[in-house]
Amino acid sequence: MQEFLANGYAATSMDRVAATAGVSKATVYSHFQDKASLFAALVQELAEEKFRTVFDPRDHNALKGEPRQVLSELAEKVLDDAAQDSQFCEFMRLIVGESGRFPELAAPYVQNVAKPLLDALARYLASCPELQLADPEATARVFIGTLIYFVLLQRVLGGKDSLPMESDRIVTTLIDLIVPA
Amino acid sequence: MQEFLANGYAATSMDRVAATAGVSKATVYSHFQDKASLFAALVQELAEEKFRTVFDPRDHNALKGEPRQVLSELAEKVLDDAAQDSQFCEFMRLIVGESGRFPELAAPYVQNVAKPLLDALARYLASCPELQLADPEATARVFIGTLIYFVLLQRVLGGKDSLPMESDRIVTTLIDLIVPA
DNA sequence: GTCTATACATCGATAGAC
DNA sequence: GTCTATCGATGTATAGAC
Repeated sequence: MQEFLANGYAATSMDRVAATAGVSKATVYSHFQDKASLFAALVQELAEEKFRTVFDPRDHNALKGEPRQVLSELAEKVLDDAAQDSQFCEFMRLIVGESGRFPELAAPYVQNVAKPLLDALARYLASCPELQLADPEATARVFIGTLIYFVLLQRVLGGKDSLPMESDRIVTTLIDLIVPA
Repeated sequence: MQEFLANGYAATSMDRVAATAGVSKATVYSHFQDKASLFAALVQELAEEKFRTVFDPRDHNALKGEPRQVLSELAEKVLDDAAQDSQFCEFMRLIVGESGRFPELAAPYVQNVAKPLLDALARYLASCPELQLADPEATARVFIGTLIYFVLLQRVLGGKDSLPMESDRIVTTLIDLIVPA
C-alpha cells in the first residue's frame, strides 16, 4: 500500500511492491491474481480502516450535547486527522486520482466513509431543536464540505504557503453560521 | 491533453500522445524535452484557460448587487460548469491525483484559479454591509468549499446514485446560512 | 521539421526448481 | 509456498534518412 500511496497505481511496479514487501514477485502473484486485484484489495482494506476510525466505538456518544461544543470537536477531529495523518492526503490523492479508472473503489469509499459521517452529522443536526435547520442533510454537507475543501486546498494541493488561512477561522465561521447567536 | 486527462500521467504513453496528435513520436520530442515537460506545459495551458474562464470579462460586474441573487448565480455557475464540462472532473482528478508528484503544477492552479475566485468572493462579501460577516475570507471558503465538495462527491467520486442530493438544496441551504432572513 | 526504425530499460506475469 | 530466471510486450527517448 505504501508504494501505491506514494506513486499512484500506474507508476507503481510489481517489482517495487514485492521488494518493499520483502518477498519475490512470484509470491505476490500467488496471493493475488494481478496488479489490479492487489490494488483493489489494498484500497478496500484501507477504506475499511478509515471506516472504523470514523465509527470509533469510543466516540459513539460524541455527537451528543451542546451544538457549539459538538461541532467544534468534530471539526478539530477531522482537521487534526488530516494534519497529522500524512496518509490522509495521500489516500485522497489516490482515491480521487484513480476514481476515473477504478470507480468500483471510489464507490465503497463514498458508501462506507463519507455517507456514514454525513448521515450521523445530519441526524445530530436534526436532533437539535435550538438549531431550527430547514435542511439538516444539506447543512451536514456544508459542514463536512468546508472542512474537506480546506484540507484539499491547504495540504493536498499545497496552498498552505501561497494561500494561508488558519483552521480556527474556518471552524469559528462555520459554527457561527450554523448555530444561532 | 485529452490522453493525460483520460489516463493520468503515468498511464499515458508518448505513443498514444503522438498518435492522437496525428504526428510521430519524434515530432513530439522535437517540441518538448521529455514527457514531464510536455505534461507540465499542457496542464499550465489548461490552468490558464480555466483562469480566463473564472475571470471572464463579461462577468466583471457579476459580483455586484443583491446578495441572494449574486450568490445564487455564482453557485449555479460553478455547479453548471462542473456538470456540463466533463473536463472539470477529469481535470480535478488529474490535478489532485498528481499533486504529490507534480507539486509545481498544483501551486499555479491554486494561485491562478482558486485564489482569484476566493478573493473576489471575499471582497464581495465584505462589501455587503447587510451581511454583517465577521470573517468574509473564511465565509468565502465555506461557500466555495461546499460547492466543490458537492461536485467531488457526486460527480468525481460517483456518489450521484449512492448518495443522492439535489444541488438546489445545497445552494438554498448555503445562502440561507450566509444571508440573514 | 517530420518521418521510420530502433536502442535500451522496465513492465506485468509465468515456468519450473526447491 | 517461495524462490530464481525469464518471456513477450510496452515504455521513453533517440539516431539518421528525407
